[in-house]
Amino acid sequence: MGGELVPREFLDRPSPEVAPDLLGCVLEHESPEGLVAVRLTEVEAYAGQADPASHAYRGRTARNAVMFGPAGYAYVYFTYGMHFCVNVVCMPPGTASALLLRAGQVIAGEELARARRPAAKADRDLARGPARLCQALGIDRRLDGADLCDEASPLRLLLPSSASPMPWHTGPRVGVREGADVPWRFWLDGDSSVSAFRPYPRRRRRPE
DNA sequence: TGCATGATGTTCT
DNA sequence: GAACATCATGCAC
Repeated sequence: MGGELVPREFLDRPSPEVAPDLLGCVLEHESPEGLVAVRLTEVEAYAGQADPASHAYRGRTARNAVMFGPAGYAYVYFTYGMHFCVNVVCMPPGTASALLLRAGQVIAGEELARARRPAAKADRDLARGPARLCQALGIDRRLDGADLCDEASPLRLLLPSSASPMPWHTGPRVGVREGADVPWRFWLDGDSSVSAFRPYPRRRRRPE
């Protein structure tokens, strides 16, 4: 791809500010199986301790520790008993601002991505949704804390190859109850890999 | 085409 | 013990 690594300073800002600049950037994971790269088309901002929807809202725990560290690292968490999601940590140490990577287009390693996601019918479904994106890239808990701004890291974030700004939209975040009022979901205009909007998860099976 | 449900396990109350 | 930054499937329209 030839894109340059995202500089750490680029991410050293509040996540809602970084979000539009992250659209079009490329996340690539180099594993023993091969390399898969995804062009980001949808992200969501979380504002840490001030944000009731953030995992960091109730303070630092073993799980969310990476978010309280320096910008440019990956916060990977496990959810719903079977899925992983990745975030890019923003802001200096002590402030737990982060961006959830919700969707993208696979632009390299398509064969490997497809093998990892047998359920995907169309190409646009390979990384359409935060857990699907992780599956296509082969991201799991071991990459929690990986440095996205280091050439030697298996998980890297690259700037877009074209510098031209792309039109984007904002709207409410997906799957959150609290803090649903802030339009902190960002996506590229008209991209088919953008995930479907859901107001919030349905109530779990009601107790018998 | 759209909604309701189950799968599954970690984390925090 | 309940909630959870989800996904795939099945069935109703």
